[in-house]
Amino acid sequence: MSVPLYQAKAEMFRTLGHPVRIRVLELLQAGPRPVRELLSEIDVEPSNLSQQLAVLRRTGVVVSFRDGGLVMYALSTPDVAELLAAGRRILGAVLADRDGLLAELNAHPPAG
Amino acid sequence: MSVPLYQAKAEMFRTLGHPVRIRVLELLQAGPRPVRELLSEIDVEPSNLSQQLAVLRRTGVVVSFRDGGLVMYALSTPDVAELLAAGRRILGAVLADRDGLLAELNAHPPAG
DNA sequence: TGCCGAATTGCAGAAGTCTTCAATTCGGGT
DNA sequence: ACCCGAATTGAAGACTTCTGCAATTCGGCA
Repeated sequence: MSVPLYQAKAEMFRTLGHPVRIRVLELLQAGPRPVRELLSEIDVEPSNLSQQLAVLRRTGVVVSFRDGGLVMYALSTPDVAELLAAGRRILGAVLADRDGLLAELNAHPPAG
Repeated sequence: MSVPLYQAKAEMFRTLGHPVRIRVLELLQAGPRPVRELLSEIDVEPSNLSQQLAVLRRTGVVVSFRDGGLVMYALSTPDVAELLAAGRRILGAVLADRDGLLAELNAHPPAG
């Protein structure tokens, strides 16, 4: 497998590695939304949101188009929703492992 | 949904956002491997690989244990493989869209 | 044309990440 | 105890990303 392909994969994941960008993608799972609405649901400066949307656009995970006076954003492919779902599962598994380990530690004091 | 949870999700994706870390995870899909072997397959300094492995460990996507004189690494959950697969699909979709658009542009010159 | 809200861009300082070096830890074998 | 290879850690400099401000673009509408 070629080196640039690893670069592309890494870039794709790095694109998702930001709280605002994650929130945007989760909101877009329910369908296209105008910037205005994203702004009202995510506590962030307009210029900052624009920057983050630009990052998502550059990588191609979202697309934008105009609808009347508003700019709309949408997921470029439903696969993105799957990626987020897989991420949630891993997070769940990791946290469960941690809690499980913590619980086990508590159940068996130092001498155990 | 709480703000720290978005932080955790973002951190989880950011963890994958590095070519060396992606390669490590892909190699680990086939089963646990010693650091030594990862080193021989990824062209990177030992200390650098260690740093990247530490990042993966911190987030909990991999675990490590000792086997004889070697340190082994393994995926902490098979869900990680699914995440990588979803990433591949999106990358495919995005690149196909780009190529498709490019092809269409070439098929319909300026006047079209 | 001129105005208004919507959205983006440019920029600069702060904050974080990456890479490599040298130094260190850790077990295993003798 | 000593040495050796395996792996990790610490730290510094180069580089990238993030954030908020001000300035700008863009479309729609009077």
